[in-house]
Amino acid sequence: MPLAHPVPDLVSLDLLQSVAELGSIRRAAMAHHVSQPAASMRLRALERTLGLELLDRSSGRARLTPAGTATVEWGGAVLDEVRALQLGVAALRAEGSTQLRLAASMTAAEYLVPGWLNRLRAAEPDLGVSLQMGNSEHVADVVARRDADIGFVEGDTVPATLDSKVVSRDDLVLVVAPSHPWSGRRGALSAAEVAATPLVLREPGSGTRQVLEGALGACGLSVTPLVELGSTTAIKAAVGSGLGPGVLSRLAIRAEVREGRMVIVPTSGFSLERAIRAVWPKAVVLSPAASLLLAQISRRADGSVADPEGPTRSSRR
Amino acid sequence: MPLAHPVPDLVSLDLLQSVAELGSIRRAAMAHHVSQPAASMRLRALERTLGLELLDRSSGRARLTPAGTATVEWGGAVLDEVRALQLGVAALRAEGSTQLRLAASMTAAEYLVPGWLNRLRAAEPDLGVSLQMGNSEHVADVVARRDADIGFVEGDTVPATLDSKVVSRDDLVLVVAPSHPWSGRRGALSAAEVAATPLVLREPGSGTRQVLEGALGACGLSVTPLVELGSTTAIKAAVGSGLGPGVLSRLAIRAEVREGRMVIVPTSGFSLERAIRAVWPKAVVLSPAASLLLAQISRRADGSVADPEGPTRSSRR
DNA sequence: CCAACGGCATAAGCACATGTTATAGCGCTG
DNA sequence: CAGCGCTATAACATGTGCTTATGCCGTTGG
Repeated sequence: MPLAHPVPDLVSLDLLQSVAELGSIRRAAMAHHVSQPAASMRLRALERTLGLELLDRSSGRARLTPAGTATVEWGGAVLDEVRALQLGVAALRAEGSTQLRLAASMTAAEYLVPGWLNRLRAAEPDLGVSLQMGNSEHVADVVARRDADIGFVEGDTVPATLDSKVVSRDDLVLVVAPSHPWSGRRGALSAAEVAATPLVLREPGSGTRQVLEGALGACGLSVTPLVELGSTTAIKAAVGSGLGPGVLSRLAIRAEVREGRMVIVPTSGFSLERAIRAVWPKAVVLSPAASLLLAQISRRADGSVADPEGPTRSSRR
Repeated sequence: MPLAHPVPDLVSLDLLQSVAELGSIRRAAMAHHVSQPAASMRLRALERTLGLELLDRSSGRARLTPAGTATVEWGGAVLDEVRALQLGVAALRAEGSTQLRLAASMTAAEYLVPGWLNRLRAAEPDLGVSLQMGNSEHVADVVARRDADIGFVEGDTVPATLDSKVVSRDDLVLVVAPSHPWSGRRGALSAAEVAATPLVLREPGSGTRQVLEGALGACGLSVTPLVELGSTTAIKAAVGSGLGPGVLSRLAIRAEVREGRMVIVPTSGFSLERAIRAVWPKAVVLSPAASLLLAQISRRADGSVADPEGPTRSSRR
């Protein structure tokens, strides 16, 4: 569903951020290479679209109001995601002649790589990165041919010519809208119940559909499609609008679940978990940039970063 | 520091989202109440600014390219944060006559409330919400006067006239830039080492400064300011640029740490942790909306939502 | 107490981005 | 092969946003 109006402007949010950092509209304007009146008008326009007084100009120097500091923080979260998008896009666009060449499966590329690049950029701001996307076989192939320095694939089968290391995990989960009766359900669903329920699914032949069919098939069951859609986003929309339960990668619904727009229904009796692995050619030293990236990704596992998002605790797998 | 160019446009990202959901540019245009050519041109402009081919129009119907699906997902994360901002702003702007009146301390309002509202809106889309911000005493006062249905405060001291429940936790942490020598440090810093180090701090008298001084004071030590800045954002900028170690609320640096732009340096020997509590008048039944919100916040603690962000595990407190 | 300075707002002019309607081309489908 | 649905292009109107120039105000230092 489309964004509600009015939509704030990214450039203005970014400008407000600079005002907060630098303490004056003038300096913020300089940092953004625009004239001071332009910055002033932009900020006034932002205040108008949000309907809030963000800045107190009464004392010569512009100071943030309480609403302004809140907006700075909320806007900061938006801008962080924009930066991740920009890094991902830049990596996708990069043609050869860069220093770190990545290859990643769709899931890893979409949900994990931008965050990794964000962290990598903190340590090596000027490192050029390129990213190639494809299915797991394609990634393994690209890495084996030395067309990428390091790759990221889903699944536990790795060609014998490649070294690998598990860097993350992903699994398919059953999700429903918060209004769905199952959203308050206590016990886990059995494989038979899942098979008997019409589900919002990807089309036959897609990776996630195959994994689901395989897991149910191992129990002698098969899936019952309610509708079949061609994209993860379409499934999110259908499930979110209450059409029915859907099956999606846990990574794909991270934000929706965190913010309560979807609810994961626990299941039992079958597992749809797969590892996400870094892969690189065996008997070849990793390039310095690739080994730095791998080290950064692995260091995250040391538990030093607590999840500050409310009292949520990660389930231990 | 300002956003890098080129900056994608939120409306275009939102439009692309609709194309992914609805399967055609035409329908996306209708969903956004603009003409089809306008949508077509917007998407072309987005492709130009990102330097990527997002849509394959060769087959009559527009279909997403691999780069397009990646952009849809990255853009979805951006739009999720925008929605949180909009909810927070709407709640700040709301004047009386709404159905749920919140009051929250700055930290809770900035970092937690928008996410809660996002979840609440999934269950009650038409609920009006207002939000009042202030320090903890002010929040307790507003709630006691029945000017808010429920409040959120930091700290463990709650007036006797109020009921309370811990809904989250926050603590101050020592952070450095990834380039700082301490970022790779193994052991924890002692209170004496922290006291001996010049730090980037808030000004004397601010809440976070007082907490830090209190904790060190209990060990017979005092802080050594390197610079004193007037806002959390200014401290983030100073620490991020490598000026020196800083002390900030863990909630405030969530995104920075997750993406590796800052590193938390472990400390030991003193604690800067405080609970974040919901508070409401004792001997008064919570309004239905308030109790729903409280239930949703509390339900998050049941562990059903695993953190899918890489192999990170939450530390258990 | 006054002068100088830094910072913000307003005004006028201009370029360009973005929207609209009308129309043509193209790929499916029956 | 004809019709339909989808998209691109064209031509035009309009408003947004930037720039430079200038005035006002609050702060600061002698």
